[in-house]
Amino acid sequence: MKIRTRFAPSPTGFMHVGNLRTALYEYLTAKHENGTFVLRIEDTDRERYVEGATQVIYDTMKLAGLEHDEGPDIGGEFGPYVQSERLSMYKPYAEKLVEEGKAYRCFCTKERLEALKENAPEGTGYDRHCRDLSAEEIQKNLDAGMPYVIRQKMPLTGSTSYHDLVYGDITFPNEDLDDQVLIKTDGFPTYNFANVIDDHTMGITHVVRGSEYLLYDAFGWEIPTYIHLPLIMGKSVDEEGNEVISKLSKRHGSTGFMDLINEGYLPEAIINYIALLGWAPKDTREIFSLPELIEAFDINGISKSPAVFDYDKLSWVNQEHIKAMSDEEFLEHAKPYYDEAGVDPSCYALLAELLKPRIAKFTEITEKLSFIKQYGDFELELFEHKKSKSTLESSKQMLEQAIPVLAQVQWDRDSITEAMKELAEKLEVKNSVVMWPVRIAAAGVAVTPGGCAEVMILLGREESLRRINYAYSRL
RNA sequence: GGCCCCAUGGUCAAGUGGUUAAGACGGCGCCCUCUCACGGCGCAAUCAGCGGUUCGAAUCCGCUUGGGGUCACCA
Repeated sequence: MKIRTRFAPSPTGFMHVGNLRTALYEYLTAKHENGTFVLRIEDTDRERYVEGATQVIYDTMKLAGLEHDEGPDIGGEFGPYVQSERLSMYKPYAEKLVEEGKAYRCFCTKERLEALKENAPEGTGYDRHCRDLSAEEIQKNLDAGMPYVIRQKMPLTGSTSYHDLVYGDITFPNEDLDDQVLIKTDGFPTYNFANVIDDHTMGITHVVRGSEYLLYDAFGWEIPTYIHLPLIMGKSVDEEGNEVISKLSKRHGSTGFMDLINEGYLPEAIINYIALLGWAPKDTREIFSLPELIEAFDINGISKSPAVFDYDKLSWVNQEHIKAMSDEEFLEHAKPYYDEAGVDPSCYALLAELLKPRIAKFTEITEKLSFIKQYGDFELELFEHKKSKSTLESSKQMLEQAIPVLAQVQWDRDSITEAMKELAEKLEVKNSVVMWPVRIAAAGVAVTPGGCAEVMILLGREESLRRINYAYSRL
């Protein structure tokens, strides 16, 4: 049987990484077996409807590379793929359950339910007040036009169990199950009910979802294979200064896919990292492209325990993806920052080499290249460096000697480096004694991407000499 | 609180009765080196506890403890 999975987000305008990971695993589960990946929009909560939020979902899926085979925007034979457009389907199923005595109309008001909640001990559900209303009472209420919901009539005894590919057999006593609402007062189905109907009518074979949904639906159809995922946790600090670990949410910082993108993380790195949160390959590989994930993915590799989201490791994954880029790809991402820093296109190749191993995010380029535009009366102590045997005195001498050399040397990286080494040899000092002060004088900062030759290439001969002469004058 | 689930270093984790208990991130140190990175090498750090079962338990069972989730006309 061909595998069909579905990602069913609700359009809230925000894609949490937890949801994205669910989508990823749905996608991988299907694609690993050449199955079909369906996108379905769950917009049954009209109170939380957000304009344009559906577009955010499309954009995110596209950026992340998770292309669906069926969905609202591209159609498919199981449409429509938006729940609000399937509205007429749900009620008949609920009515059928009512007829069969498996569900009932509940006329309880919100007020009554709230009062119930307040007075009952915590953790007590609906009191099943309307579960056994007489036919007369029901008819009377209907005639009076009272609003109602349809609730599922859960069995009061026995237990329900089902098999989960990650957690194994899950069993819970029926008496603990609430008579949950299937159809709301407004006629819309609840998430759980619509899900079961949709998954069934769309032929979904495998349902992947977070383990917070572990309890639930027992409808009577052959149920799909469940794959419940351990939650993604976040680390935070509470009012008393204690470290707290809880379900990852907005208070843990950037947890939305777009937030992370804006912070400089690459889509493929985010995908790579979250794939590893709760799943491990058979070997020790850590860096994957999406096609490589499809190849390597195996449900058996999903773990049961919650995983803490670690921004440090995400950064490392991001860096690895950057290092693996071709110079062309690198330039595409780096270009805006180059323009901002004011670098010449002739330096692009050099910069790719210099920057690739030095940045974890492209946003860091600005800081790395800030010395190109900014130069001032830096602290002269920068010339002192014990390990390089550089002092204020030696620096002055070295700069004096280097200036004429730099004025006439062929202006390329190797020639400059060679010339500086020759100078050091001539003066019988370590390379670093001349190279350190030249680099400091040209850059005006202690830390630069690359050595003195690279710094000067980026600045150009004219600017380099101008700076070095100026620094020399200050010594 | 009821119910459900989970438990290997600070974090992600491999491990499915016999291993010196992998690997990665992070930390620390050394090497390389004109700075910072990259790279290389190395160090510290884990089977929550207690009972069983077994010739032998991180691996199986029970209890305890800890953590998390869930108890909506939200998804």
